Amino acid sequence: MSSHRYDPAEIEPRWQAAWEERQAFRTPTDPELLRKRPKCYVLDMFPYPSGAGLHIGHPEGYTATDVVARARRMQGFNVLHPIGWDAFGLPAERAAVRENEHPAKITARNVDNFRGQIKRLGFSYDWEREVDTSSADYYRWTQWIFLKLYERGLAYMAEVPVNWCPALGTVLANEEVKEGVYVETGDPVERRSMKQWMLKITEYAERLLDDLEALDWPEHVKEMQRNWIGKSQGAEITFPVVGADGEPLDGEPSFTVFTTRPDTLFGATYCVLAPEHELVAAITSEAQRTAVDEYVTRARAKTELQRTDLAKEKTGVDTGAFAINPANGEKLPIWVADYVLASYGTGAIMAVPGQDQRDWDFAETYELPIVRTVQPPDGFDGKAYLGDGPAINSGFLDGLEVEEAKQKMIDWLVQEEKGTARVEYRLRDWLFSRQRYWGEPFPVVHVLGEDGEPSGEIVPLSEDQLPVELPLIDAYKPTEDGRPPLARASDDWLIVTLPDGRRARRETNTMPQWAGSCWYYLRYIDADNDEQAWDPELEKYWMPVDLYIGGVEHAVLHLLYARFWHKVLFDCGLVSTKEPFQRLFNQGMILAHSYEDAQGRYYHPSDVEFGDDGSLTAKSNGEKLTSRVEKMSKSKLNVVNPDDVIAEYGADSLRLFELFLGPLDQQKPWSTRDVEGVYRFLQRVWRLVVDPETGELSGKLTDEPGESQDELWRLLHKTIQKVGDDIDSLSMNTAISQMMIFTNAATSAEELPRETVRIFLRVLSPFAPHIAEELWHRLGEQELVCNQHWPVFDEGLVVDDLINLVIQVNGKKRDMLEVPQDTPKDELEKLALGSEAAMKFLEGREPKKVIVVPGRLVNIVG
RNA sequence: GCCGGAGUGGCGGAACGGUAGACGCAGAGGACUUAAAAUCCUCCGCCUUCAUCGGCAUGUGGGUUCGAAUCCCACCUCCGGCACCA
Repeated sequence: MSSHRYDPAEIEPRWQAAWEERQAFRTPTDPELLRKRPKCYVLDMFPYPSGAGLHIGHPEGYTATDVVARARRMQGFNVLHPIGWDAFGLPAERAAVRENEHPAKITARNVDNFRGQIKRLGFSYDWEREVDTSSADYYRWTQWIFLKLYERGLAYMAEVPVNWCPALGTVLANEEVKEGVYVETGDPVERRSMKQWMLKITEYAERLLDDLEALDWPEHVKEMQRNWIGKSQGAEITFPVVGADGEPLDGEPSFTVFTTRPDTLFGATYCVLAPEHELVAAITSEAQRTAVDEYVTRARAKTELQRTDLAKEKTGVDTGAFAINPANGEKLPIWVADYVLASYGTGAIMAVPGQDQRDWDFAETYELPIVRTVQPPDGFDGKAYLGDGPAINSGFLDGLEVEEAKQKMIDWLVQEEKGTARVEYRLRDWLFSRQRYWGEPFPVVHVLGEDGEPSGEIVPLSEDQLPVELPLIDAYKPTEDGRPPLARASDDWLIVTLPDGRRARRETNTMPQWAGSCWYYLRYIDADNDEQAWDPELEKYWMPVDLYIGGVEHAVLHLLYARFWHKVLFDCGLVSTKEPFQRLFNQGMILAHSYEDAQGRYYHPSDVEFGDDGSLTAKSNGEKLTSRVEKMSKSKLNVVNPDDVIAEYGADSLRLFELFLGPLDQQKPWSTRDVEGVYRFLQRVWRLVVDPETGELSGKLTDEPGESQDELWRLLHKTIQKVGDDIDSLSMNTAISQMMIFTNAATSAEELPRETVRIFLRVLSPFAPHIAEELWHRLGEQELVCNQHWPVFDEGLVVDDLINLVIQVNGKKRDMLEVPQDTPKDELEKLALGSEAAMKFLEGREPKKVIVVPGRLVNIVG
């Protein structure tokens, strides 16, 4: 075997060292240079450094951003392309409990591992700007931002119903809970009332919704955020409560409902209060008291899961009290039912079975009256009718269409002072505290009273007291009496004396993991600044982020939280843009084949025998196997480690294959053996320059100008154009395919001008930077290829002189002629009509019509 | 149930309304080699044919158009999100 073949293991570490030594990817800081050139901020969603290390999905997005960053540098931009670590988080804390080691140590170990893996891929990050959300240098500023929120009244403590996860011993945000379980681990969550920190994200609901409009984000992500914010427009209507006798109750109680269909008020036949509604106890009649109490108690005991899952069958109890329908004065029974949520709207509804399927179901079960107030179309055989139509049975609304009727009813309610227009959001305030150790301590203290107990007064620390560092504690778990781990700290840390001499106790909750990632993109701008979180001038220069790539799993959580903080910072005058991330792109998940036998046991791919007939057998025990494409997971034995791929094929091949697999935004199955294809491509590129027998430059290389090989020269210019365009649209798979086409042509050329190769290596270098550097160097260049200018293509060379003219008869291809690209229309028509191969399909008929598309085809209709 | 997205060879996937299947994997045949690896060349949607010619093909059924994978309507399947939000 020749020793001069393409050997990534030898060249890749060498060039990675060279880049580092020459500081090739340092972000420019010279003010003159910043002023002179345009900027491009290319950002990856930074990883949580888990103990498992990088898997094959991580480098997909990282490679795409790296291609963009490298290309933009070559195109004359100042590029900011940083990386860091979302380093606070539960897994490290759990490992700490298990191994009784400080989570900082575990995290540092994991970060080292991640950094090593990432560096082996040759990404052009500016490592001087690495951030770590768990370092005090960083979280000092997270705490500082919290103080800004607090100053503006956007952070408050409240006794609220929270999602408590017993398995984790902490509360969770709404966004972290789905179908009654924690989305990350599947541990069940229950409702509890606890005093917790909340952030008033609801105050920003409207802006978070409106400002989505101008963002260059995938439509479905915007849609998910819109759904999450869940704006509904409607009305608030007040219903007075009366007893069974129709007389007002003591204190003349009333309640308010929220509805999106005020037009259906005449169709309200009963009302429902949520079991938690404060009025329930007060209005329940003596006769119904036992039943109602029992129902309320049972509803409270249900978990969220039970409430949502089991409640498909609607249940409820009559309170014995009545409400007066403000539209027509009718007496409506008031029920308690848990299909009405305390957490949405006012916790009370007017039930309109005629136009709401849930109310219809409930009315059927309990034999409550049903009145239609919108005329369904002829032939409508459903139950509740939700569509448009003229109002009926609705007094002064009769005949109006839904939209008009809504407006007229609202006008009427306002005039009568019985209600008002109202906008409601599904979005709730953000539950911002966790009972964990490994997170940012809150920069606030609770003042202690004479008795040594908290008086309820909260005092924020001043900026010069930051950071509040995490104390060392004896164990990273809650105290015996259920207080958060930080309550284990000694009084040295826990007890503070305020400037006025009063004593206070530190907050022992910590912030959720989302806190650090809410602003890391700002810290990268000025990562070493220990005077301020970032320099305002630099912020003005670099923001907003021009391209942000990450997984779609953050569509709501991280991206909504970060937008919220950014808007607060904007209102504080601390950032210059309304939105942080101008262009967002979600890479699709990379899936992998898993192999399973009839008993459901999984087998490692290396244990699978692939039969020629497509059969799959386990080598170890001969079991017949079936294959499925699934999310990579340890338990399915289908995780692919990038280190293994690099060891076999090199980082350049891994980078290329990550992108060649298919469109960046789609889910794709990984197949390590297919890496072979891009590896062969790189070997061909290698042989364009290096003679594998001797290690000398290839004998085909000439010093003739590129134009001397006309065909290849044109193909090169097309390649420059195509690759450039594809990088802009993130169509990396077709960019690579174009480079393969070029390489195949260059391989079969008799002579290869050096000029042509030099230009091609520049185009290749963002994708496969190591081999590009090596070959560039071997061609005698001293500079780094990654610092070269991106080549400019010649407009005149990307259009062929001769084109294949397709001749169709009745839309079917019948012949093809080679004609000059600029042949005039009437000439093309004449040529087509002269084609015997085509004309015979007319079978003697006269052409009725001839359509000529210059440069493409002629269609003869006959 | 509601809201998105997607259905193209054995596989991953290409295709401004204009030659469907680029590029790659797998497969078949051949060259080089003592042999293998590597490399190079040829073939590779289905049907028909010795071969051409041809016919059929982009989930299904309609429609618009000179021309539809692409646009419109209905349906089927898969994936994702939300889900008693009044």
